[in-house]
Amino acid sequence: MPLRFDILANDGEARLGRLTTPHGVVETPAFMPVGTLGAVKGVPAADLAAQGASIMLSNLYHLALRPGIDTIERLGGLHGFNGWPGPILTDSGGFQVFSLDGLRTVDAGGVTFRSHVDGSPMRFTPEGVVEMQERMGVDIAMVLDECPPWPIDEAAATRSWERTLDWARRSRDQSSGGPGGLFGIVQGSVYRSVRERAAADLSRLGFDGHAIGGVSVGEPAPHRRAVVEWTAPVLPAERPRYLMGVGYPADIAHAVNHGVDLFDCVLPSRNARHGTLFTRQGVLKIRNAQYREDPRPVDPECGCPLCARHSRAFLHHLVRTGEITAQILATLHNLRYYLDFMAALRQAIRLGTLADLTAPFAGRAAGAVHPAVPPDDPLAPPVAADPIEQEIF
RNA sequence: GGAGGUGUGGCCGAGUGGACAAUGGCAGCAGACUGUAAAUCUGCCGGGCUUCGCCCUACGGAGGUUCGAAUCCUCCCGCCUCCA
Repeated sequence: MPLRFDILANDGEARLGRLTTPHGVVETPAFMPVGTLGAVKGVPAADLAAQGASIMLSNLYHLALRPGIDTIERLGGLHGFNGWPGPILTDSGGFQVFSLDGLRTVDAGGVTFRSHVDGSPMRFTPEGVVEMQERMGVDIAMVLDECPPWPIDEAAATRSWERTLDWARRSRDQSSGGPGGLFGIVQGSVYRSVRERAAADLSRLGFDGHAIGGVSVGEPAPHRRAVVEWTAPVLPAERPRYLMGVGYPADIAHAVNHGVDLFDCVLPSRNARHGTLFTRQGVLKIRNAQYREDPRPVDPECGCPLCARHSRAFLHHLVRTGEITAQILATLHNLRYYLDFMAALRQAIRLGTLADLTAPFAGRAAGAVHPAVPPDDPLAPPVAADPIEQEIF
């Protein structure tokens, strides 16, 4: 077993874990900033670490198109290429390929599609995807899965799962047993029986970790949460569980409460570039006129480079004028917010106070598409000093 | 002084008798964003109302032609270019 996963504490279904990878240790629950092309947009690797990230995510699909796996391999693997010394998880590209509507065809062997870059024909197979990720030397590789759109009927979701399961077996068999780990992915759309069966099927294959995929594809929030509640308990408790593509802090809190350990999402980084900042007082849209002369920091309790020395008014100005620094500072802030939030969750699990921390989120419940924390909400994740954090980097 | 040109909603700029409260762009006011083809996309953007519609005020100013004018005519005002 190339990846070691130790569970240090439990609080209800939630776990405090330590995932040991070839490039370092990840304290879980953890959030993985998304650096699709090898870098989190606007954020140098050193700054990513400074915000408290212990692991980042990248994407095989994009890297295979440009610059190509051969190039990355020649430049020292993904770590040598992008300069990030810590653990890296790469997504297989299943999510991307299946969003290329009209540009792809799926058969039992794999997916044939056209590159979104130059239209050239490409083909991904379960075996090829595992091999390419291993060649990049990533710490965690993801299997190629079929990510069904929403809505889809149960029969189609079942057929889709059977294909993904077959691919998962082939991926596992292809895996070289090298230093990195391989995660399988549960699908099954919003159908309980399919999800439960999928989780059980996948659990028998001996993956290093298990992901819940196929959520956040347009389904209503209650479905998304239900999928987590059905699936997580069926996945092996001794292996890390990863909820792919999720999400808002409220959704993460919910999933942590149901035993999920890993998360990734473009929201903090993309929203930052688009001017939406996450704060302990709620969501703040820095473009809004009300911040034009607001001298306060975005979040007075935040220690990021933005909040440490700049006002809302300054960031507002940088955003309005299209200054690239606005995007960088906002991204650093949102990532710090997410990473602080994860640290607070870990601390709460250790102390057995997770319910207190996440109750306000739960109250916002399933229907709450918007995670905004009301201005005087006590939920503001307490940013306690976290001794475990010191060990990460 | 003479000749020619030009004046459109906060700005730039289309429009030369009816389909015009007037294309576009910018600025402005909001919204969206969930395993990133996103420094992107969407809505609003003269005023008022009982807002899938109606009323008022509007294309430098005044007057006129016409069933009807941002569009045509007259005069006036401003600006630009060239010649003196």
